[in-house]
Amino acid sequence: MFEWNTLARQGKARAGEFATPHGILKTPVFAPVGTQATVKSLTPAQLEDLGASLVLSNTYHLFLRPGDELVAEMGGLHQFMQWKGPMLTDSGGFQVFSLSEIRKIDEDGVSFKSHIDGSMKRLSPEISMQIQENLGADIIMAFDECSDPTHSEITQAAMRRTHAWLLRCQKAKKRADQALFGIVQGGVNDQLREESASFVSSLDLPGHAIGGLSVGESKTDMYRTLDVVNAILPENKPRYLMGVGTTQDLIEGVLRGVDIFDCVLPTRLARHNTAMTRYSRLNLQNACYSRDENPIDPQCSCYTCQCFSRAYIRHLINAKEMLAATLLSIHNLHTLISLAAEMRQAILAGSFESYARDALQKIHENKKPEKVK
RNA sequence: GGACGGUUACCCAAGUGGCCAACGGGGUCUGACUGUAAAUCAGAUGGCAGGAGCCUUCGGAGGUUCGAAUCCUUCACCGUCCA
Repeated sequence: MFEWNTLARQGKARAGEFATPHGILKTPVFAPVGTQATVKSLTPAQLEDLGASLVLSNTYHLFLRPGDELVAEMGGLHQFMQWKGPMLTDSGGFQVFSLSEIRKIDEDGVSFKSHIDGSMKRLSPEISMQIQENLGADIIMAFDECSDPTHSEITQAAMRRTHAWLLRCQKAKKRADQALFGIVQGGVNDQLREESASFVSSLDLPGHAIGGLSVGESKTDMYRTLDVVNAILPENKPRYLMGVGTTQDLIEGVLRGVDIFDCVLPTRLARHNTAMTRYSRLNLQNACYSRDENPIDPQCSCYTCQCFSRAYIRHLINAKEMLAATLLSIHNLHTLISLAAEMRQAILAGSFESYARDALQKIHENKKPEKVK
């Protein structure tokens, strides 16, 4: 269990397999995010049709509601939300960052003011492990401190705390059927990243994650940091770049040896009326689509593009119909899931270098889908 | 025929002498979104410039005033009531 096999390699890019109790992850892979035990606006059947393999959920949110013990009583997260494939739960570490207004950090852990009812809640490495064991995902994440990458003193303190917490997570973890991934922090500081990657690599964990990126830093910083970290993380373990989510970042990530991605972007953009296409974005709310008979992308094979026009989707958006969110979520997730699958095929076929170069060039040109009519 | 009340920007609707190009809401348009406090948030919405600049507006016409969406006269239309 939790064996990582590299099937092919091209440059730093890899195609691999990671066995979990709920199936084999074929990488590179993009994972949709289902924070509250649901990928917003989609049913598990729709996710399956999309070819989704790994789905994320969230410790902090499920801890607050409905409660991890309730989920355990209901048979665990897989049974509860009826997702049969591999699952990953985030530890609540990102909420340390995103809910910074209503939390307080100390060496032992973090106290949050619940965003739901204002009551104080406590999260620590041990509590996060306990919650994630109750939830029962295949991959569980170490409780880390994701911090603003631009303040280097804060970043250093956060990184050191993240390391100390990782040791505690490892110690507190009891279930053997869950893989604990450690998280590399260190902001955009190369020395800190090296220190963090070395430390995390030394613990013999089944997989490694890169956190604290795509939180406002420049692309240059992000890609350089990936280079620094992946030069240290061992080749024989999966690498998970947390929270990354644009087509460009997926390609740049795979080029640098990343295997797993997750992001809220496709589903959030979908609810905010924006379609992600291979090389650009389309705001379907724009007036220019009101009489556009084309699908979002005539080249796209997703359900939405097989059936519906831009004009119809724009109508749904303007009428505030929730089907708009569903159709756009299907399309956006398809874009990233199929991109990851194509990259995998290209690596296996030995054509990834030219595939990536061509795709990045078109992204750089912001190439819109070609219309048929 | 008479008595009141009303007519404000795409729609609804505030404003009853200067702080009014005119509150607010809707609609419309545009932008943002990367381990989800996000079916959210921000901006624009008379015209032209596109920094705090100019021009044309508050049913029509005329008038009072230094100054009018706001006061007066008159016309038109709408509503309620009385004949």
